[in-house]
Amino acid sequence: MKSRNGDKYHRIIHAATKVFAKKGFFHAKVSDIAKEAQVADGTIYLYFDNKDDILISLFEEQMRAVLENMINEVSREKDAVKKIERFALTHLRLIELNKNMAEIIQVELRQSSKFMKEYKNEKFLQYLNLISDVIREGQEQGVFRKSVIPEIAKRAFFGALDEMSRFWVLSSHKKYDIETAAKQISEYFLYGLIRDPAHPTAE
Amino acid sequence: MKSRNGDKYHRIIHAATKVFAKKGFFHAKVSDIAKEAQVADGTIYLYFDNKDDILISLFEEQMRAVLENMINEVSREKDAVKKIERFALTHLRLIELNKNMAEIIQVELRQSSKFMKEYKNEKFLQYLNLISDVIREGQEQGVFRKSVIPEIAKRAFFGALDEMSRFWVLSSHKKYDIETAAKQISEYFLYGLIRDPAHPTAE
Amino acid sequence: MKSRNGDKYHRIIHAATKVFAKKGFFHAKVSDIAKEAQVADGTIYLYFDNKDDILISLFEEQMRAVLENMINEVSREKDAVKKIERFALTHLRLIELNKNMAEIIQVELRQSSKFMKEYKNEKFLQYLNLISDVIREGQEQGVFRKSVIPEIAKRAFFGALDEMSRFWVLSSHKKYDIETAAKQISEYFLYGLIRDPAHPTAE
Amino acid sequence: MKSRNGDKYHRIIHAATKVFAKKGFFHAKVSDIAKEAQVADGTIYLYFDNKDDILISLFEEQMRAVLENMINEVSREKDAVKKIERFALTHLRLIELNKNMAEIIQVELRQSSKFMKEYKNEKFLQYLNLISDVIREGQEQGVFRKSVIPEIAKRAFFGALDEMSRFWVLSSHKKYDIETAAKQISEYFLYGLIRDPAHPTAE
DNA sequence: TATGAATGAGAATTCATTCAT
DNA sequence: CATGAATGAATTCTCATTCAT
Repeated sequence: MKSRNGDKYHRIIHAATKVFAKKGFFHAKVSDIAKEAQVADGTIYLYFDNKDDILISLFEEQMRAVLENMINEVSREKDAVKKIERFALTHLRLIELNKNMAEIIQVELRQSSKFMKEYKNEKFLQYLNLISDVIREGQEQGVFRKSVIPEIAKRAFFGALDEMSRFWVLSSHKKYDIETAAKQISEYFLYGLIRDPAHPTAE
Repeated sequence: MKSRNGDKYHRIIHAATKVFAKKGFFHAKVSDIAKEAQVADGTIYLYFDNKDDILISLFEEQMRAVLENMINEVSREKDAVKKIERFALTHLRLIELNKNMAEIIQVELRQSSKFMKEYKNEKFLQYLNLISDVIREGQEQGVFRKSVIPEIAKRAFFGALDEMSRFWVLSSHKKYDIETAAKQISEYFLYGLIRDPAHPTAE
Repeated sequence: MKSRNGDKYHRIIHAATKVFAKKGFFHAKVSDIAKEAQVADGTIYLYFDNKDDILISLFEEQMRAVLENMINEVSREKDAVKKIERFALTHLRLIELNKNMAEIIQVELRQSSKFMKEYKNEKFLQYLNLISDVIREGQEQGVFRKSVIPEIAKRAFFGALDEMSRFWVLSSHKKYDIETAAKQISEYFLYGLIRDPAHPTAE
Repeated sequence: MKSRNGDKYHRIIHAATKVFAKKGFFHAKVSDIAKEAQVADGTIYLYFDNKDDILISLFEEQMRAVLENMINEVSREKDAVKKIERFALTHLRLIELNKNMAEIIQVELRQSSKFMKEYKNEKFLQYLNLISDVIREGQEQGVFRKSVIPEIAKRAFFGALDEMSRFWVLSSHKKYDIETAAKQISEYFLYGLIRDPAHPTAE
């Protein structure tokens, strides 16, 4: 990414978000983005090195905001259990709020070695680590089982939310509202599926 | 897809799996696949309609086998709890067994509206429904909480496994073995994270 | 350069010679060459790596023939003096015969570091060395002055011929015929400009 | 060319000389020249019509000075023989003095019909004619052979010097110094290569 | 069936030039 | 006069697909 003063930078980012979400990264033409942003094709290259750079910048830009917001939200709760619930709700609300962005992250950033292998996704890892931090916190507080491996649990929890939101993003009709989905998913993780207060879990 | 007798069809599918996993669908050239399969470029088009068709066929072919196998595995258990555990273990073992395939499913099929929106992924839905079936079964047996919404839970559970396997596929070193990961993930779903037998879950 | 079987390779070389001579390398479009050669644009790239490669291949191809021919011609003469005359005549005749090629060599290959600095022009150096070899030969036979430095003289002689042919190639009307020009130039080098009653030049 | 008062004009010419020599005309960007001259891109267009005009102006500017200087130098000698020697020496010294300029003339002005065909190179022709004038003078004085055709000889002599300087400009190490080269080349033209005891060349 | 040379539509990127400030 | 952000025309090269053999 080259320069970012002026509103052109954000106009292009915004246009790209729209176009990538609609056509996918590979089928999106740089000229589509230019048209959407109402700038000349060449102008794109004053703000970005190349097409890849647009996607990466767009992602970084968004993750910065998302991460900051999530840190904020989670820190408002003291209780580890509440934090988990807050995470789920915030995550899904965000998806709801910014479908295009969500679709791109869901779909494009998963894709092609280019982005998942070569591109070191720092911010995403930090996002995931918010979860494992909470879990560890809960374990220290004696609320969560010690046998839980935070590094696995963070992925499981994120994956559950993520798959749910993929379903949302990609299907047009939503059977369940966000609150329901968020509540369900955090409940699964917190209390499990089993209806037995005296369940046989060994610690 | 046109014809599939002869071993050429499978040779091409196999070659494509390798090439797609390595380069990604978009960066993979039809001629790469042809070379890998040791057939002429044109020969590909005797067995497949176009490049997209190779990916779809490859996916269908694989999902058929995977689904069949999973049905088998799950049906070997009577207990809903055991079935969930079996699902997790089988799913992750499969990933382990066929990394290339897993990577393609993880990465390429998520990609581009082309495949997730327009391509009706029947087999995948059936695969997901194996989970909701088990959950409903468990609810009827009185083992699982009635408040669980199977349609949400199936996605949450699958998402958890899927994210775990993405991690596996895309990172080179594995900290945890399959059995551990499968056990952890099914435990989260079955018993939750909370360490309190007398937990306040309202049904 | 990739492959050269079939006549397409030479058809493209020939077309490129025409187009480069007319428009110059930089102003020539690959599609111009394709049209001239009556092949598709993409076909060019089955035979050449890129536009530069066309120019280089064209040059190598030609120099090979030219060098071979000159070696032949020069070796037909025993006398160093005659050899010099033969060189001049052969060189200018060649230019006359293949104007387009000559113009490209004159103009394009002189150009841009790309070709004069990075491209090691082996064949051209061998061509020049034919001259210094003859001069050394003449010196050993006692015909040429020992004070002549063959490495300078070869360039001077070639430069003289080259400038003459540049004039020919680039101007449309020729005042002097080849034989005259060749004779003049070799005379300058052999006998000098000075009118010396004692030397065998007929006035 | 538009305006030329102020030092900007010459700053740009100077910068262009540097940039063209380094990258070649086609690979040189107008913005490179602007940066080198420490002016804005747009400023270039206050002094020059377009990129071509920079090259042409640069050439004219230089040729004016070179021609003037050469007229001066040559006129200092009375003897036609001395004049030829003086021309060679002055020419090569100039090249040495201004390598960048020389490289551009050598390389860029030879290039592309654009400049050698369409651009009427008045000054260059005048430069060449200095040589033929001297030759005619020598012939009238009875020093040079009458059979020499001045129009051919001028090109031959210039070509010899030019090829020598090309070699200098494009190769990094110089085996021979200017004085040697100039002396050699004028000797070839004045006395020829042939060792004739009857002519006044000391061996 | 199988081949692979040929096709040509398509897209990213560059950069000379303009013009509002 | 000077600026430099913006423009958009222009061009190379790629690669899925075809089809004559």
